[in-house]
Amino acid sequence: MNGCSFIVVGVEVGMGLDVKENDICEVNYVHESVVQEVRSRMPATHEVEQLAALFKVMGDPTRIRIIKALFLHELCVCDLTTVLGMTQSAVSHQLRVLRDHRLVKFRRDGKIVFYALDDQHIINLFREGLAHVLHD
Amino acid sequence: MNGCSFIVVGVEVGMGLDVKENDICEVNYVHESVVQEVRSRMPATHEVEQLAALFKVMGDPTRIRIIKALFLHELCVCDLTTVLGMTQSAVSHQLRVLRDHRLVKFRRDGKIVFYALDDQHIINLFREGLAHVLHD
DNA sequence: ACTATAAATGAGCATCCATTCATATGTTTC
DNA sequence: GAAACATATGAATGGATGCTCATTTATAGT
Repeated sequence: MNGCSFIVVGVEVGMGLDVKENDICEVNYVHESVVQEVRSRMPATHEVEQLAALFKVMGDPTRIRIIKALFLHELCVCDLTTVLGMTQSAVSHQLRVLRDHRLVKFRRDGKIVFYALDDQHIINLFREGLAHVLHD
Repeated sequence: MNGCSFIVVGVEVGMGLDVKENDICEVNYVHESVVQEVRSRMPATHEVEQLAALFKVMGDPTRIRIIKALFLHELCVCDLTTVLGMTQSAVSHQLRVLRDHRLVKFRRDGKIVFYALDDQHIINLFREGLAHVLHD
């Protein structure tokens, strides 16, 4: 299947004898020092999970639109429903996801619940995301 | 079901008569001027789609780890397989997703294919994402 | 207390997605 | 050109996910 053989990078020649615990793909020869370096600097599992979870939340058109709308103005669920042209249930479900990940906050005023963005970082994420998408 | 009634915001009193095309949730009274303002500033559909697609790509732990690894060093598929402890097939499939969205680029050197990040924005996204996840 | 309304929630369903398994493609060496 | 190897890819599958429908909760007004 694989096993990249004897690739020389700098002073390194593969002599894979210590890749026992990880030879899932039957790798025998890898760029050892680079791999070890990278491996040692990889983030902790739960940090990766949290980061992926955040991006996953933002990885849906409906939620993107909600975020954008709330970036423009604080809105109640009813307003959001109108702006998005979706059912109130669908909007509420997505608001819950956004709330659970602390992307939005809300305040209650009588029967009405107003939502707003909870984090400046989200706006920066938006900006950077657009920068990638638009030109580049 | 719903229909937020006569909420006064600034000078506005709901008199919903022009909400015909969008009364999916039977909304009769909304914060009209705010809603119209927000609506007029909502991004185009395809921009929303693209943005969501980008975040969706980054919304997976495996791809996050690949991006992080490539941020640390250019790596061949075999190295990535070792670093991640996954099958070569799984890694290749995810690399394809990342390639398709122009998050990574690659160069061929003989049998080996080296991958690297293709976009500075991705690193910024990472930073901002972490900022949200960590403290806040 | 009773009714009406704004929002939240649970179940069900159709779709999407990450991995696995098997196989194909492209490159080097002999 | 045949064998070996690095990578890519197609099909299949189990699990996640977004919406709908029905219902519930919370609040206000009478």
